[in-house]
Amino acid sequence: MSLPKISTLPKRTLDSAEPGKRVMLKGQQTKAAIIDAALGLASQIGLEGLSIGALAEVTGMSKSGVFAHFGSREELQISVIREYHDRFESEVFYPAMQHARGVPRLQAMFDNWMVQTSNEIDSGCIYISGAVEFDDRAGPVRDALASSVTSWQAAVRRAVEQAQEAGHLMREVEPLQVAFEVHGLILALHYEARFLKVPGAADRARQGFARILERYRLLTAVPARKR
Amino acid sequence: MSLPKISTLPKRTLDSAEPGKRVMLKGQQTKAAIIDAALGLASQIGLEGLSIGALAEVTGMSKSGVFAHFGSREELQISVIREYHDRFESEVFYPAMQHARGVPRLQAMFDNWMVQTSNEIDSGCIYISGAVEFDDRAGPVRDALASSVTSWQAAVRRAVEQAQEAGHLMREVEPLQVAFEVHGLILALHYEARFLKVPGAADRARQGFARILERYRLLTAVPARKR
DNA sequence: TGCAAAATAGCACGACCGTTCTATTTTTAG
DNA sequence: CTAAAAATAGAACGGTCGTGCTATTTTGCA
Repeated sequence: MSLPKISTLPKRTLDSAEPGKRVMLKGQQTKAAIIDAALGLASQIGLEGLSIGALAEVTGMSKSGVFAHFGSREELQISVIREYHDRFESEVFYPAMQHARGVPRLQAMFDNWMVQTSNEIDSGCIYISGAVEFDDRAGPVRDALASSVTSWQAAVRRAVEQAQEAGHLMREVEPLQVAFEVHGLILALHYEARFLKVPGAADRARQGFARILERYRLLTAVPARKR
Repeated sequence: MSLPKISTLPKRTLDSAEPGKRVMLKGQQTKAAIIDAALGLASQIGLEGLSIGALAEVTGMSKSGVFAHFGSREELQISVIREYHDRFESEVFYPAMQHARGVPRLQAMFDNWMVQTSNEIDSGCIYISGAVEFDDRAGPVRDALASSVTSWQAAVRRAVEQAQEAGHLMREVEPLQVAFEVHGLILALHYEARFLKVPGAADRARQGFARILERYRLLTAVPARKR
């Protein structure tokens, strides 16, 4: 519990039990299964394209059966965002926290993010598709998306700051500037690989990150590597 | 006509007259007005969200009256993409061609692109929203979008190559790598300014581009500037 | 085992969608 | 000015959508 969380999303509903619990009510099992299917569906066709009818067909349930678990389409979308947030946290954020503060941790965050994004070349990413779907639409769905993305962005900024404090990166650069440029690499990877289907985009993103590091790195106090 | 065109999109329909012509049939005038309204609408809510009913209301026409001009929703979407392509060409590409080959032209292309994208913080950009809407959906709409984007990307790559030939940029870097990183800056600007609404994103993109130039610039043979 | 509660199904509703068909109006050209 | 052609309107269609209402089935607990 002392582990830093990316952020706290708007408070969860009390009825959502811990997935680890052996004792899980039937309704919550199926709800989890629905959310899982919904995340897969939303990744491909977007949060807006996500329809309860299609979701019912995939899960083998009736429309009203699916609907009853959420009460509204918006609540379903928010549940999907929360699920993605949790997975992103456990796949990208927490593993990187195992690495030492500074450039190693920053590098690990980027590497994990790259793995995640590379997988999403096929499946799609709701942080990216959701951004264009809700960029001029106010409401709780947009808020959940934005707060989730912002929390991850803040984590990247913190990692850069720590790299500066550790003497790995120069202090002249604004941490948010680094976060911005890294974000751009990920977005370009997603755009060019998933939409344009050009090959080698992953290498371009990796190369871009390496260039950012090499540009801002402090050469002093860098432990010698065997080469 | 000797000016390089970004690309040739799939051939235009023969019935679309030159906008400059004084003699313009009534039908083509209204068609142009419809496309103009459709581009505005699609920029905000996306090409997929673009509905004929909403378009009819905006233009003060009947649904079937609007529909008759295109024959299908797909054709309407493609018309919108072509319109955006032409505008992008005349706002971003052609003006930059007025600048000398090499870094000046590359800089002009980026500057114009930044102006365009900054305007689209409010209105939205169909190159970006369209990418996530059609990234896993084959068909003529996707093809029109992709070929239009690809042609601009190729223009950026050409500008980088010319900058290398002119001795402005080092030859060690792949031109497509530069184009990739610049694309990332634009995408991050659009994401953070339009969706997250964080301030200062335009400056971050400009700073990122400056850093790319400074990293790859050849210091030899650069004409002295008064400072 | 029985009973309350939760979960799910079935059905219908109004709204909007793209598209088609037919009638009417407007424009163009001889 | 007139007749052909083009442009536009109006109504209707089948489809999908989210949602509400009412049964019916399934679950969990005393």
